[in-house]
Amino acid sequence: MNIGEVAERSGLPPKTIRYYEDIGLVRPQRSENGYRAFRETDLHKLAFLGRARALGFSIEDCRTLLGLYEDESRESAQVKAVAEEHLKAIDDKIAQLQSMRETLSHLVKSCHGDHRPDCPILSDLAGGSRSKPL
Amino acid sequence: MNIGEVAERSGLPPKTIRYYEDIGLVRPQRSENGYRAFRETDLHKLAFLGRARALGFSIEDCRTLLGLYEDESRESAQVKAVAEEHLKAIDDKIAQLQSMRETLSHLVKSCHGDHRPDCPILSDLAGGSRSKPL
DNA sequence: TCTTGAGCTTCCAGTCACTGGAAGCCCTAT
DNA sequence: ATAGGGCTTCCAGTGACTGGAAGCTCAAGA
Repeated sequence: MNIGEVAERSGLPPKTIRYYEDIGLVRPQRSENGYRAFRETDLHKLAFLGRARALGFSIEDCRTLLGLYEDESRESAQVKAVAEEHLKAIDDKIAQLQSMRETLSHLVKSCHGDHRPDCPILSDLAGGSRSKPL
Repeated sequence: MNIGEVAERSGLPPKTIRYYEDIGLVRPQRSENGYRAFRETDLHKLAFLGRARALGFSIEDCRTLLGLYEDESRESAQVKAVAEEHLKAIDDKIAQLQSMRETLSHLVKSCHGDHRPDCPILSDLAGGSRSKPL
């Protein structure tokens, strides 16, 4: 299989697949013409990576997960630990965004949004009650 | 004011302040010894930037907001438009993270996390929906 | 057979918003 | 005179790609 077919079947762009080879996540063989020659197992790995990335795992987490996947003596606790840590990071990120969202939506609601220059959004950014320009 | 004091009073690291000068967000004067000499207005701008960044606005949004802040003929609608667009981006991001969270938390719950190798998390990553219990 | 065009290759640079570190100048205190 | 801390610049690295240029390979059509 050439990279184009693998890209189509895995859903990953060719550039990304080459990048994954660069950083050692996949090691496709080479044809005599220099083209990458992917086997089914390579495709399988790339699809695995695509799904892990879609769940937000970092590349290093993906490397770990792939290693565990290929390690028949793994313990599921190892996998679960990686996933739980990532889940916590997601929760933290959601909380942070929701806090921003809260503040920002209040500000947006309080701005009349017309032709006049007065704007509580800018007043807030400028330092709370003070609303004079520099 | 030297950069150290500005850093302390604005809450931004000196490195970040220098970076903001590099990209033209602030233009402090210079003392004879080559040190940056910040005025109160520079500090005010930096505090503005710190708050805008804390709400998740991009640097380019910050530049726009700062421009509007200094433009006495601005219309609040312009500010509101920037804020609303950012709010929408935050909402999209939250939705994406919550979707990941949903999938991931199901997977984590379904994994025993013990010494055995069998793991529904890896099964899911390896084959999409094929090996999902329930 | 020649040409075209698609697909493949490598390498370099850019993204975003910093952050770390090195080398070296400036200022104050001891 | 020296030690320290603060300041300066410049270079490189982060994460995970992405775009683009220059050039090789291959299959098909005129």
